[in-house]
Amino acid sequence: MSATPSMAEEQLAGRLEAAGIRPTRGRLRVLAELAREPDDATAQALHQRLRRRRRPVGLATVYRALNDLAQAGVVDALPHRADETCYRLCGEGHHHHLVCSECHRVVEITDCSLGDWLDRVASEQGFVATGHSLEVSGLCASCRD
Amino acid sequence: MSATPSMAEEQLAGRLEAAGIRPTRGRLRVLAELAREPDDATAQALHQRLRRRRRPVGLATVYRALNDLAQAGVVDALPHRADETCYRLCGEGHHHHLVCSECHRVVEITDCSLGDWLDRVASEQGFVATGHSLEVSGLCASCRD
DNA sequence: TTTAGTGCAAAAGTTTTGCATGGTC
DNA sequence: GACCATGCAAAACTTTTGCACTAAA
Repeated sequence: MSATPSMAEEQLAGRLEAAGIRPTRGRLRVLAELAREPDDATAQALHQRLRRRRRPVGLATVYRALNDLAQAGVVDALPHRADETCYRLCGEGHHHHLVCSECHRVVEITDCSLGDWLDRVASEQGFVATGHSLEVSGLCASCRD
Repeated sequence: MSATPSMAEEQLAGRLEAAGIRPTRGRLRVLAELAREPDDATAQALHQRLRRRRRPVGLATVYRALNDLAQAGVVDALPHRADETCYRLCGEGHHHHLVCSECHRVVEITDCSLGDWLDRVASEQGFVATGHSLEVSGLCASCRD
């Protein structure tokens, strides 16, 4: 199931409980704000938006919430910017991201067929592959002029 | 050609000239230090090591040099840590990294067969894929106990 | 001589931490 | 009451910038 802007609060709370972390006010606000964002957002941006929408959450709490949520797998931490971490509320299964380098729009790639190839390549180097992250950059339909 | 700890200074200078940037003292020192590192290193780490080895380079210069070198494609900027950027002197072609999550050892994967699949997946979303970065985590032979 | 690179210190920015307070089981 | 979460301010840390100085084409 993918995140939608209209995702009900209970669904968000359910996600938190399912992940084993308490659905507190701060975490719910951060998560709800992230659910309004179709793409990704930084901790700083979320903090400012919550402030403007009269649902303020302390900056430290935003960071703590995002760390907790990322650790629990409820949100993804995207490393595509070196200086600040971007977060996104994602579908639940294994997936990758296709990011428009112009407008920053993010689309999930859910059918990943890398497993076999990676196992083979890794074993050639004496490794056992335990995970991988793929980020594809490109141009979306509207930015490709 | 891949980087080796014993890579001669002239080779490093040659790389810089080939990339169209001047082989200055600071850049050469940074690059030489990176050549001694089989895996990856941060700007801060390189700065400290150069200091200890009596080839000091100002911290700002290290950052500037790494930015220039990454832009020119001489080194890779690896985003695998959110808070600080890691750099690595790499082979010249397109490749990916296989990183041991235990000892941090890095191996290059040079045969990337993702192109066709990515083109297809991207076009399904209306995107044109322009690039991608894949990082595989795993356990190397010696860390797999 | 004109341009580009360097060092130092200061500034900017993100993220973490300490601690007192408030909420929740 | 015990415990966890929160807010605020301070601290820590990485990275960038301004500026005077130096080296190089």
